Amino acid sequence: MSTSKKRRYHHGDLRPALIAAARTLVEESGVGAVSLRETARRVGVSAPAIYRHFANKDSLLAAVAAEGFRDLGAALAAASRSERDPLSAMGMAYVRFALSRRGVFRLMFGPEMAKRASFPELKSAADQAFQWLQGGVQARGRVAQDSHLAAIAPWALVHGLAQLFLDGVLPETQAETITAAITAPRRPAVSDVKPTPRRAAK
Amino acid sequence: MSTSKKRRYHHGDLRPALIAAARTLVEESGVGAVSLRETARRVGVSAPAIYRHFANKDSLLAAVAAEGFRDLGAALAAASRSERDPLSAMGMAYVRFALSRRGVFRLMFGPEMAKRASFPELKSAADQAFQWLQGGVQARGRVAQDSHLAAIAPWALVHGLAQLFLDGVLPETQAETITAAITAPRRPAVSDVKPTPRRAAK
DNA sequence: TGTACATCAGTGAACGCGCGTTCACTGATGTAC
DNA sequence: TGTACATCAGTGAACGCGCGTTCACTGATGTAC
Repeated sequence: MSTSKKRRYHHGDLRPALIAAARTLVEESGVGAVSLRETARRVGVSAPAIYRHFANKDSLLAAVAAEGFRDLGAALAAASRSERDPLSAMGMAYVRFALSRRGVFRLMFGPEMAKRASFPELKSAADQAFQWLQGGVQARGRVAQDSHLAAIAPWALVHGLAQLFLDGVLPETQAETITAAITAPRRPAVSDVKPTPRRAAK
Repeated sequence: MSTSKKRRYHHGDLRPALIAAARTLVEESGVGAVSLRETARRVGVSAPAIYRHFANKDSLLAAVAAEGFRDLGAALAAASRSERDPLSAMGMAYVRFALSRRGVFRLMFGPEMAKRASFPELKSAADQAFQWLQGGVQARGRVAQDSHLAAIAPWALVHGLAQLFLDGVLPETQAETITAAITAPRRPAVSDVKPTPRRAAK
């Protein structure tokens, strides 16, 4: 109990606590709603304390985004071990991640992180996530000479789907059904979308 | 010359001038940088004057986004008259639009417009743009029973591409090449991406 | 085991800022007679 | 052609707000002897 409730002058685990609080804020009300003061408030610490652990607001946000990419990578990795068809499992995992972590997903790909390159931790987490997708493309068996290029189409496809659901342009209630149909192993030509396999709500 | 330089008490064309100024701000520095005060400043008018023409900030932004959707629709319409292959021409037009109107594109699909439904003008402009894509799918000749569903895959594909270029995840310098390869008429299976048809820079 | 002291992780007050929006107002416009 | 007046599109000042960041500081921790 020594590390629990009582307010201590030294928090002891402030950095991860700040990241968690910022993540929660992002999920609750979007990146725009994140402020250092509110983040600090939630952790029960003064705002300037943040500067012991982060250079500024951007670098706190970058840490949140990097965590997101690591989680996305992990979800894709898990899906890649699917026995059926890794690539479509990964597509589904991708869309699910976006919908269950809306704010973070937007942050990860949003303009705030446009200077992605200036946060190495962020850059490498993102690259790693993409590696898994590439692996999925190869697993599907038809390997092009340039597997990097070959992986772009499926990536763009699931990324676009995720965004359109997220934006409320496509109906989120049908996310699972539509994603399943579109990422199906025998990649349907535009025309021959098969009778959609029903999927009970989880 | 009666309507030109001299500062008049009645602007005479304030509404469109405000939309244009807001659009410029969005393009220059993103949605986050738009403020009513700065918008008014640029037009040479006091901030409260805006309230003669817009209920609040959100509805000004919605007007900018709606204009964006109309422009996107027009670009798709033009592409749909392409003789070669309307659908890939539209894909290219879509990506080009996103890259040449970065800020507005983000606004159009961003969380600010999540309540898309509450701005009818916005909603209908967006729907109209989608109609053109659907038309392109049909033009490609393989018409599914459900042409709405059939149009989702190509839409998601080009939307995803656009986003990934925009976000700096894919190299924007290769946007034209990659998009051309991926939207090619004989929709390539993941594997058989053909030697990319070179396209001279416009 | 006890003490001195350097280091580190916090604090509270303050900075200067720009924001969206409301208010009571004023100047310009156009219409009725 | 001229005047009275309603309507409309602007204005300037003010509201209350929360923000990121800096500053000089203090309390806790851990190490050397």
